[in-house]
Amino acid sequence: MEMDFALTYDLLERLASLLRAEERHVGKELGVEPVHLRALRFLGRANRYSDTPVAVAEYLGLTKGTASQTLIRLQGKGLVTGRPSLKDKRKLHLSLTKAGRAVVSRVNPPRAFKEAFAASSAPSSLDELFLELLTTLQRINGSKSFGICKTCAHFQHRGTGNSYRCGLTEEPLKVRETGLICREHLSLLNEPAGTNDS
Amino acid sequence: MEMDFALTYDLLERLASLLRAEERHVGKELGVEPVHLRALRFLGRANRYSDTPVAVAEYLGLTKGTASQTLIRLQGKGLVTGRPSLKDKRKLHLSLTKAGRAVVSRVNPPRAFKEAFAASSAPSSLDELFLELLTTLQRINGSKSFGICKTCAHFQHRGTGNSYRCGLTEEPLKVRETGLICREHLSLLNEPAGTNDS
DNA sequence: TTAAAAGGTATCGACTCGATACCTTCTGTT
DNA sequence: AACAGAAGGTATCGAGTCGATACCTTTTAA
Repeated sequence: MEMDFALTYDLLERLASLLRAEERHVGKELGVEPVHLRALRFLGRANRYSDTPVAVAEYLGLTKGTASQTLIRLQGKGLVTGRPSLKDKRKLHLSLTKAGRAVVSRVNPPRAFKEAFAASSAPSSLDELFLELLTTLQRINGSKSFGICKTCAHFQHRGTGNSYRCGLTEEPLKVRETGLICREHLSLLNEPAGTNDS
Repeated sequence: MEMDFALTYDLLERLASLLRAEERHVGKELGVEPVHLRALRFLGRANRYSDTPVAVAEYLGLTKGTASQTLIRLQGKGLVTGRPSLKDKRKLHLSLTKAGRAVVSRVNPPRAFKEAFAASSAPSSLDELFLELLTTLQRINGSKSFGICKTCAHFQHRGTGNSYRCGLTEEPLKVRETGLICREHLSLLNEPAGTNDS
């Protein structure tokens, strides 16, 4: 059967983008960079063969030079400590300090993701799960949905032909425009709550 | 039912990490940064209300200053052109140049993801699908699996008690160590092909 | 008409990241 | 046993991201 992996990839990418933003946001509060969080998370779960700079580099897809640099900074921040291996004098075994573990536990698992996951009903497909996660995460983050024009609450289809328009700007839309991403996109599914405030 | 969202989150994070690495790798070949690829991808699909620096910033989760900076660099590289809006003199409408479109089409959709998706069989659960995608992507990228110790081909369970050891290092393993990540991890599932080359 | 909001740019400093070069220590051949 | 090469780490450099801040101009709202 024909796979619509392009759609899945889009969702995955957007999800990754939100996770990145979340990392950045949480990291800023704690005064650390996104890559610091990823490294700390890894070190908290690495066994004794894998708690070294090269392993961090491999796991995060970085060169060993970059990883070394970042880890030195983490040691400077007091989040990580290193002690030389006794068996192999080249190796450095890294472990989280108390402060490091505190950072990890504040970040892991991420609050927003947990909520999003809890809010999602039982999804029957990957795309459905991604879409639900995405929508909930966006709502929590207060970020816009950036959906496709023709799936928007403002989208209007006039007559029987290809006559479309945007109800927000009151402008007509060309056919190919209806498949593009819009920053004013309003989901049909998630905001049906109406205007019933107090 | 109890959701094991922690596992799902782990898989998702690892997947995001691989996508990041892929972006970096492909970007290097083309001489652009990862964020450049994401911006180009967005601009290639943004409608006329969304082809501006602020929209890029919102979509990518950046400040408008950062986005502006990056977009200026993209203009300098000849991948993007901007023209001031006629209706609103503040706005700048961005579009991809021919070179920009060429970059996007070389990157989108990513080869590795496509292959991984095609290779995955019919999975019975979402986690299983994630795991398959992950494993295939790792194999394609030549990256290690970084699985958990007790799921490794080298893992050995001796006797009836909690007596475990690693068949690679011939060392005994404590119980809590068997749940940690190992860089020497060898998947039981994906490498059963044996030595039938030629 | 006037204040506030919105879109953009410029500049600064901290940091990532790859590349390169250079250590030391371990491993595997002869 | 000797020695070349592999492997683990660090240092340094330059390009680039990124947020923060400040500062424009133009549009919108009061």
